[in-house]
Amino acid sequence: MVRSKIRYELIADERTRRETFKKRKTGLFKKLNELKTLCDIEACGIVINGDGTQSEVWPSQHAASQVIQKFKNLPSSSQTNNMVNQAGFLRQNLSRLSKNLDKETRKVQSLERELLLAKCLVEEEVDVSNSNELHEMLRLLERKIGMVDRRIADIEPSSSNMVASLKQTNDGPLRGKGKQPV
Amino acid sequence: MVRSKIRYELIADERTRRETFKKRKTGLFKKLNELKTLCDIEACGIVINGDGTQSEVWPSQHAASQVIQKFKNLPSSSQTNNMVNQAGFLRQNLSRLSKNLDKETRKVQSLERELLLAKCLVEEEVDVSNSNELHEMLRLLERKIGMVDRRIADIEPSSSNMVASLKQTNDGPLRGKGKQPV
DNA sequence: CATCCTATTGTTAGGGT
DNA sequence: TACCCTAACAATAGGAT
Repeated sequence: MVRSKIRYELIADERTRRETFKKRKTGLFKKLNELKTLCDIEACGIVINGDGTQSEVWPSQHAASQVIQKFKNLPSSSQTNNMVNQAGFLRQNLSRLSKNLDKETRKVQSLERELLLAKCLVEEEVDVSNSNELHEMLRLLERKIGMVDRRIADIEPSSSNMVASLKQTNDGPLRGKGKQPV
Repeated sequence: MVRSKIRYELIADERTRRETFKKRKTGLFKKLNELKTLCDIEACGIVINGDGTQSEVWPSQHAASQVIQKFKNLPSSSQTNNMVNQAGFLRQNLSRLSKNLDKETRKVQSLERELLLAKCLVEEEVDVSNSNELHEMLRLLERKIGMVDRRIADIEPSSSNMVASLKQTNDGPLRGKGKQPV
């Protein structure tokens, strides 16, 4: 097997860890170098491992010191306004994850609703206690009715409107994604 | 079109440059973060653009200062031994490129030889002035004869060795990569 | 200007030498 | 130990919204 996904945690095996460190350190400095050239910026990076045997500074200790000094000399407003500290980085990450979670949650809810609706149509005695959920299911049902109606209209224009008598709030294009109507 | 390769040089368009800077800065800090976790090291990074409006330090200015101090306090031997300054980085890069160039050059030479040999077989009056080159072509020819011989042997074991009478130095497996023999 | 999308390029984990 | 190799994974350029 080649290249599995690795977990975001300390690499247990020391050999592997050292190898990974070396590879990724190289990759990191390469990216620093590219960033500098592509975007015409000054930058430096320092990494220190436990015993200092693999520690490195880029592009050089002296240059790094100068960059640091320069950063310190920036007006404090631009420092504090644009600074990414680790907390900020993690927060940013968290926000992204939470957004994705929301999206996925919405997908799941929608699927659950669809499933529940299907159950209602084949079984008896399915009870939906949450009234809000009931409302959502109703809307889903209306959309489906609308779709069916439009299908009928496509086939036989004269006999439209026969089915969709509940409401006509649904106006989106709803380009059929080939999903089977219930 | 989506995503072309970009040249390793200053991005001319300012808009694009700023976008790229932002994207890559994020990617860079992400990698720093991963390196820290995966390999249990201390690290910091600082980037400064011209007007300071997009400057950032990771993981925080204070932490960065500490990392820098720590690096300065390392025994000077491990500093100088392991330090990657920009020159070193470029030299490393150059060595890699030169190695790749060698490889490609060898490929090209081999293809040229193959072409020349093919020419010899269909045209007359192809003159090869370089005697070393001639020698290489002879070896190539021998290998090809060997291949043909082996093919014949595969088909009709009794009549092998008929053709390959020059030499039998060629012993490599030469797993057929489906290339057409001349 | 920020965010999403995705084809494409770039990085690298695991093996091998 | 320090490289090389390559499929699998990750970053991202350019476009759309």
